[in-house]
Amino acid sequence: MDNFQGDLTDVVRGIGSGHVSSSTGPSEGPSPSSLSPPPISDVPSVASCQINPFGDPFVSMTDPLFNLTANKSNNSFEVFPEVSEDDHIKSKCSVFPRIQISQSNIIQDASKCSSPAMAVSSAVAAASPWGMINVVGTNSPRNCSMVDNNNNTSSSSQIQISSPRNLGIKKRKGQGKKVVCIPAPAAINSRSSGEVVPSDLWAWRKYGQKPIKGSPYPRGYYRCSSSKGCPARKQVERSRTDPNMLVITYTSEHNHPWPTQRNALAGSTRSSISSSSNPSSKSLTSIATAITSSSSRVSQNKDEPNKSHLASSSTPPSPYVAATVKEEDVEKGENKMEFDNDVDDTYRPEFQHQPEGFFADLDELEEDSLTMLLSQGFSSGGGGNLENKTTIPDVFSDFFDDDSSRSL
DNA sequence: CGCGTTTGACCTGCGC
DNA sequence: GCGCAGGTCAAACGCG
Repeated sequence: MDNFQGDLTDVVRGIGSGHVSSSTGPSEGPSPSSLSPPPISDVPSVASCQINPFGDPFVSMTDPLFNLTANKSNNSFEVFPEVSEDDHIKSKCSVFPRIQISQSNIIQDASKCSSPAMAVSSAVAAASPWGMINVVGTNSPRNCSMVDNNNNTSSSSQIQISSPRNLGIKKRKGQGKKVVCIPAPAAINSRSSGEVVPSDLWAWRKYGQKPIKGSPYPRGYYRCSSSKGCPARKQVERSRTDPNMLVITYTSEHNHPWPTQRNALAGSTRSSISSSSNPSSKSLTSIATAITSSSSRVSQNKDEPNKSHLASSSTPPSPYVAATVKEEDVEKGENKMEFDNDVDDTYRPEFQHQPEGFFADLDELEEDSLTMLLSQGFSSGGGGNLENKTTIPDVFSDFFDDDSSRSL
């Protein structure tokens, strides 16, 4: 129906396939050539766009808690926390008022660097309770172009998660929204009819799509399918002013724990990983789905029975990377969680920390998931030893398995 | 068979 | 109160 539908899906596809049309990306539009993404190796900028030498979008899933610097020369990561204090004030509701993720050569202009990983990660970040996640492309030749609430683009390496209030999106009573602006990965395959479904660890099911007045792009409506009755919803649309940007609006909170094992995946699996054996030819939408609900990828053991070390933990991967997330409701008092904002650069995640009521609180939950991921992925690398360069965390290896093998 | 997507219709909120 | 636009529902359909 809407020709633009494909845009979002394309993004996802790009993400799922781990193929990135490189820095030429979106600006070139969905060219036929994009249908056949070049091997990662043929795309010089890929590395910079997706930290992901493995061809897997999740590789980029850095943890918001850390500054994850990808050293593409040796595939190592430098992990270190970095929290800007000045942002603490901006977001009090977050456990991590602001988290800066520094990624050398990872993030580039969204319009040029269609970094699916970034999009995914960003989305995830948005869904997280973290007040802000700031991505700093230290060596990025081009800064990411972000769109604020008013669709004003700004050249900054920081991804701005804008305030829902300014988004012009109708807001229902009492509904707090989190708006995330992320760079939309280039349309790898322009044929598509799906939408971008940035990952945020949950399983989402699309329940509607509407053309938005004033915007050539439709808005997709998703609801959490991880659990029946979960009020969590999200809207995904492209920025009308900058098609390269995706605006994701999260509404309501999940009322359930992370999707665990299979039940969590209800729905998001259909296509995903199993079909990822050949992402370029199979439904990438499913991949997108997998990404969307990164959890699905984790928990879908049935799809990856042999790669369940993550799944077994029932901890969703942390595809967090870059995005500045602002919790809009802070000023309203909604979600006002009085976290200790004294998050400083000495912050260290408690890798082993797992509250009894593991899923008692979403925020807690996300935090934990992150923690868990870290515990799995980085523990071997020294865990809290952020100065140690770690090779690709084991936690990622699972992700890489599929896509990486293909991409590399 | 189960689950996700698509899509037209209907509902609701907001501005005039 | 009316109209518009956004948001949601639900049937039909496709895929694995």
